[in-house]
Amino acid sequence: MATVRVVGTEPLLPHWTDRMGPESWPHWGRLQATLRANPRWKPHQIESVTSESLRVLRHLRDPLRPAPFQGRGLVVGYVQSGKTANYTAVAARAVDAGYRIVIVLSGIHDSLRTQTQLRLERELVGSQAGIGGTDGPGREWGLLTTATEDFRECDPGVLQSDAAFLVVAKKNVSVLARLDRWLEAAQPFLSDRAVLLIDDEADQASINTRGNRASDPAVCEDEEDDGPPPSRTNELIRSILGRIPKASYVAYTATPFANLLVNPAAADREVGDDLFPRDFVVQLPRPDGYTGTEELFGASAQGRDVLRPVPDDDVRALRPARRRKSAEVVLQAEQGALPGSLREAILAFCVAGGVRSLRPSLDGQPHTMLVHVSQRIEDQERIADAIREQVELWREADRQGQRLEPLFQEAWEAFRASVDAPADDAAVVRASIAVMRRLVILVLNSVTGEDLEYEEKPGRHIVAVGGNRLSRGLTLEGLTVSYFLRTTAMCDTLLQMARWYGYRSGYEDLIRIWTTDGIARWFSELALVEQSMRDSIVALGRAGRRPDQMAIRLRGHSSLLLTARNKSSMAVARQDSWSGEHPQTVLLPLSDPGRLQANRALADGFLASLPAALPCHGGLLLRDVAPEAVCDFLRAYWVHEEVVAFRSDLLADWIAERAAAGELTDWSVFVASPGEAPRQASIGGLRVGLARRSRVSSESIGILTDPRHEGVDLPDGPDAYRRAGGSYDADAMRGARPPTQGLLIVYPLDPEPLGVTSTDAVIALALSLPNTSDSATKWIVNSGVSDG
DNA sequence: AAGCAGAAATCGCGCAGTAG
DNA sequence: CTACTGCGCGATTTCTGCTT
Repeated sequence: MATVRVVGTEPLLPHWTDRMGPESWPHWGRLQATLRANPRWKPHQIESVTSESLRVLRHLRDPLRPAPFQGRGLVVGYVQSGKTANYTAVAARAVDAGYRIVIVLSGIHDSLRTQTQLRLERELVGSQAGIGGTDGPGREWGLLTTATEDFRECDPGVLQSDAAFLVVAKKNVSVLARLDRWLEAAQPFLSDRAVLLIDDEADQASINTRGNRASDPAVCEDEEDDGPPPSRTNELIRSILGRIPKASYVAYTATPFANLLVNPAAADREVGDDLFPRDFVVQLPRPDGYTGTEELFGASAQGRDVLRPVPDDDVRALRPARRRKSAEVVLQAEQGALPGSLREAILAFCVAGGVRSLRPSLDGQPHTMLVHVSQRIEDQERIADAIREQVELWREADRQGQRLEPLFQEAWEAFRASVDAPADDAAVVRASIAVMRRLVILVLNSVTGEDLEYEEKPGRHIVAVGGNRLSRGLTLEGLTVSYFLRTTAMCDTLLQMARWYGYRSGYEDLIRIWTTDGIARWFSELALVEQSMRDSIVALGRAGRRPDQMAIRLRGHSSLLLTARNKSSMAVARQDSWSGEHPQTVLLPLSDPGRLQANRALADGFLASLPAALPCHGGLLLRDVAPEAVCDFLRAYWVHEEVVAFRSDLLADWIAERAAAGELTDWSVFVASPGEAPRQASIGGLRVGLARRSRVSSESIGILTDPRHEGVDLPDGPDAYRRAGGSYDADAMRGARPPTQGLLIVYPLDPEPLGVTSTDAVIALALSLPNTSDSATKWIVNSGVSDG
């Protein structure tokens, strides 16, 4: 088992960045001025970039120290949350501080590299390009790549110049190999020149998916114990870093799971240490206007049904199970009949387009629907043809003067729940039909090579049918409706989830996702685990600890994500601390009346045994509960069989262990009871209102907890922990929680929106847990890659 | 049932051929 | 001589089918 006990933390030293005075940031000052001149940058955003880039810089090593160093770090952002802005600022500050070469690895696609190059030339380099002239403050820049050309070898002698050098390279084997050779040739000039290597999209291609050659060649002369070499891209990055005496490597990503599960001890004979971020992990703040789990599935979604089910029959119709044997038969049988759910989704897309066109801020902006059913090109063509046929049918009817209004009226009625209607129904329906007339259907894959052309042809309503090219490379602008049927790979689901998030200002209420029950079921749990991981990175930063000294909580991912990603080579040991977390039941045994009734009866007995209840904050608070009572309750509670985020037996064991150590000894139980609830129930002699949560799949709900409830037992109540905007900051509440004090929140849910008839209240649970002393003692390790 | 090998999909590089 | 284009190849990842 990989359990490590930390004996102590290093004392905080004064930071080397303290030597930087306000006058010593010429490059950063210029970049900041550029941002201020751009009206798209609001003052508080510039403020955020300023402080966050300094925060990252402080984690880098001092470039002026003579001793060699190899820094490794990770910066975690949200999708489209200004990661590029952050590393541009970090690069500017790093050059000011004395770094001499900045290498940016910008993903694996050429289009992204060009984009990044242009942006860095504009913002970072400005007018100081070219080696020579010494005008202006600070150093000028030497560019080793251009917008049209990736890195090519040149005379390493240019490094003798006093300029700062910029390389924007793609993570491609031949490009990186050239860079590697060039750095080898440049060896004599590198000894005193510190290099900052920024690895954008670090979860792609940079991860070692193969192995490491044993560190001591003498031990294994024969090929037996010698592992396979690392995957090529990973090997080259490590080789490049190895050639640089003073190197800081910073990985940027929005989905850092694989990066954090790299074995910190992994090393290879030829290219040395793997890329585990052993020095720091930084979580960038969540940008405002960002649409995430809470907005789409939590309390602020206000009963909108974002996830729509796709029946199994439709899945079968769209994905022929057999390829070789009966491909022709399937083609014959499937004459253009569009499954009902896909038809519905396209109508919904037209309606969403209609609503958008009636909102002045969105009219004329690009609008996209994503259809991802199969990665096989022929399937994509077939589905696109079927969609075209259906749309053509509507258009023909339209031309012949048939009334399409009832059809679109129906679609609008199914869509309109808690959508801010911009006009009366008839106008929305008319606008929707107008969108249908202009619908563009594109197939995006390597064969068709079609492009979305947002720049050239603005204001289109695009139905994009595609495979991998859609789920990875391309940015979909104005994405509202998705039709997504990838049933197997969970990490794809997570990547996909990331595309529904991001800036959706002005139309976050129009987002709808058609998907299978299977995907929807895992969806909210994945979202919780992701949030838990971000929380723990923030906690790690606050505690001033290094990544390998503290648990990065990835419970659940081990089974959900990584097994799917690389089954054989990544075995993961689990850690068992819930310190500072807020586990909750989002997957409920809704199809098992026996369990629901047992939980109902259990809650009855439990609450009746507790001391008097005090009404407050939208519920009833029961104080002074013994930890044993909570443990017994949790052990007797029936969870859904497939649950990973709320394992009640493990939680009970952990609480008992903490209680024995003098923590988590003082419990409160809070029963949520919204005053405005349409229905009530009597549980344990308490009259409570039933909270309403909608289903996202047959057995799971979106987000259970109301952030406000996590602070009901704190001295000042939840109202002391509100953000500027008025929302409740549940993280702050958990942070303020004394280590002795735990909170169990019982949510009696209204069975009606859950489609349950076997009981009068579905009992769901959540816990709010303080930071406990064991949070640093156990950690996850990926033990598969090198020390097998 | 689990694990492994091979196929398929996708994308970019590099080379060779061709047109101007 | 230079620029464009088509084609083959390698890298990476996921899915499928076969074997044990």
